[in-house]
Amino acid sequence: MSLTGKRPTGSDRPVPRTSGRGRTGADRAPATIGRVAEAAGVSRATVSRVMNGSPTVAPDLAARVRAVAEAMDYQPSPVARSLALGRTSTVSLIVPDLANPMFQDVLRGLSQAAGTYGHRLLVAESNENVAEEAILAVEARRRSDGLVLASSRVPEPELRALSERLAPLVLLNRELPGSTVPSLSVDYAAGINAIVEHLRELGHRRLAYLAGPPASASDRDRRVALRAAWATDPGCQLSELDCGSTFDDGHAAARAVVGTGATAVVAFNDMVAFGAMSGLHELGLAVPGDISVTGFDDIPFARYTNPPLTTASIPRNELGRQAWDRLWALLDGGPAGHNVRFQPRLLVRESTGPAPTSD
Amino acid sequence: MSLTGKRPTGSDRPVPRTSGRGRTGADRAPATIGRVAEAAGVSRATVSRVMNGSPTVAPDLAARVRAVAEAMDYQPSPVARSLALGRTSTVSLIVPDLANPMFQDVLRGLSQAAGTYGHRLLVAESNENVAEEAILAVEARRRSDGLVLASSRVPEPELRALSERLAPLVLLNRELPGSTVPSLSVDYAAGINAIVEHLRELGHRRLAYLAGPPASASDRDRRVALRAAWATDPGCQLSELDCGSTFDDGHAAARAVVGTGATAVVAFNDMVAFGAMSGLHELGLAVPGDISVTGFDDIPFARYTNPPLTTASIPRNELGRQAWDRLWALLDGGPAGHNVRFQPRLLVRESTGPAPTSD
DNA sequence: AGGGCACAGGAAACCGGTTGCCACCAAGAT
DNA sequence: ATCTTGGTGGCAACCGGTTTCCTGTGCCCT
Repeated sequence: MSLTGKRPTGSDRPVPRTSGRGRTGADRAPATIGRVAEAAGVSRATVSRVMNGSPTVAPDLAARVRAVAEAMDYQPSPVARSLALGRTSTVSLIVPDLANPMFQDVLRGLSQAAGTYGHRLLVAESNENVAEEAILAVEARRRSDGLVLASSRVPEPELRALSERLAPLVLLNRELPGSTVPSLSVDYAAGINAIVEHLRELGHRRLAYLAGPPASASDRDRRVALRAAWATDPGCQLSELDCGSTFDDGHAAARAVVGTGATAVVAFNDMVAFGAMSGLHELGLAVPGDISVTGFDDIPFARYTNPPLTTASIPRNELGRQAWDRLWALLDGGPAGHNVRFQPRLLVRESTGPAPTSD
Repeated sequence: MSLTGKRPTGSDRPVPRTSGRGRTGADRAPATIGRVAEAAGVSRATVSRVMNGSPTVAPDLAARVRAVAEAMDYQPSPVARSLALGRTSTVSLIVPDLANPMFQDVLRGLSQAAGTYGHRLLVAESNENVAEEAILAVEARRRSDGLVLASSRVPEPELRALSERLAPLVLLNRELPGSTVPSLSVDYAAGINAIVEHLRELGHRRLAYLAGPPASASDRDRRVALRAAWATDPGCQLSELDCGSTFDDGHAAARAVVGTGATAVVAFNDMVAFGAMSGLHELGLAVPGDISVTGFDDIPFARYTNPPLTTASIPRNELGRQAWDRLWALLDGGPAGHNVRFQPRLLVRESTGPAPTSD
């Protein structure tokens, strides 16, 4: 036979790259629109129309094509579609820190909302790194149709410049005054005010604030609100203690708290509050008998601690959901609606009580 | 001029769709390789080569092209690249429930590991829905280069069939015997054994198990191990109580636990253990004085409860990291290495103590 | 001076879809 | 019997990149 000898290194022509070992059943590499069209004896255009449910294809032809597609278990390539359509059906979320319960819940809310609209979610973590965050945002945005940027650490002028390239964009926990970028944030000041009022009603006059990380914008909000609210009353004393955002930070600050003589502690967040409670307990102080403690966030555990924590609750999930709503509106070409500042809800539990009667 | 009148509805030809309002500076729509090539007076091929650092371009030309690209702030379209290269630099993660701390940590570990290798992460939640999970997995996989499937609820035969289409695939907390799919899982049996041994040393003889969700494979593992370990000792009694996976489930089961007369409670996970502790406390029982309680998972809060929880710790983050390692090996064409079963580490804290001396 | 060679860079095919435009066909109208 | 009309479905351009192949150039060597 002339078959032998005519093949130096097996370099035949077409070889539709079936990726090595022929497996049982359908070929390895996913079927393409071209192969389906060929198998069904129609043009690629027709297959495309059928797959997209275009009504301009005769019903019987459509059925046949569908049958062939089914048999080859063909699914249009999302990547190719994305290129052709100029849209990816994907949105991105960028957060500073995936370990933070706040962002975990935002992620969940966003993912679920996007999912019900047939969109996928790309997630990236900036690790609190400003330079990386900007790069990441641009990159992620180009892989998707829109972007949710949570608690961005990017300085305002830069963010303003960036916002054009990132649109459709929704900001979380960060505002950009005078811009059209929709922004969802938490009214930390309002939360602090509610806490302060609660504490004041309980008779507290000497307060200690366990501050969060220096770069945190939301910590700044809290401080400002705290000073403003507490300063209205001249008989009051406020001590600000550098602390942090973790349990251990709060724990370590307990001694300093005692040193201030405060009768109530306002912690940056729930974790810090737990740490503080734990530390105070070890120092022999009773909460709330000797000293009251408040948190912020209402993380899931806040109701299960001993004593349950008085805190300001913020609807983290809802933040994610609404971010999607805004983004969806933007993707639809419409306006995104006005900015929203979520009002924290004060949850009075058992970590706060009347100020001890001064001796 | 013959220019007028020859334009019925403004239908000129090219119209490079600059998307309406001309903004200041660079044009709205991102620059394309074609426009850069044109501006630089070279072919698209050359621009492509420059952007990819090909050494076959003369240095001065490369510099010029780079300058032009910079000026137009051109970035190659990831979508187009994905199509051309047949790879997306993205991997997907599918989890049953984003609210579960376990998966949150896996997500984080995976995201960080993938990030350092220049890959992005697509996340989807199956909501514990088997049918949806399969669809989601296929869809997600086609948008990315590989897939991590966590605690899949898909029945074995179906999963086996699916695994071909999903490769490169890494399974988390789920094994597929006899398959080549790498699998990372937790040796729940070993964890249970450690707990049992600890309890036995403390003199406990009557045990109550607060079982997890019925569909959970890891719950099955625990039950089996528990029966095996406890049955070796004829003087021991084991009561299995249907419960669930949440704090409230555990809380609700407290009364039933008391009914069994058990001196120690093995809870499905930490949350259930917390709930049980809380419920037992309300019923007037002291932990561990009257009854010991153990958890499973070592969620961050386990060390902060009152009393701190004795539990079996599993390296959730590490699971994510290693999932990436396996996936990366697979993407590289190599073998993924053998399956791993992580050994939980028993953390003895203060929720367990000697069995009360029987009356 | 001419042949050979290395190399830089352009033309065009390709990735896998979508879609505007047009040709073709059958049926209804005149 | 011819023109019109409407519905079907193919052709080919396009999305924005990458890569193979090939050509043209300049240099070196004899």
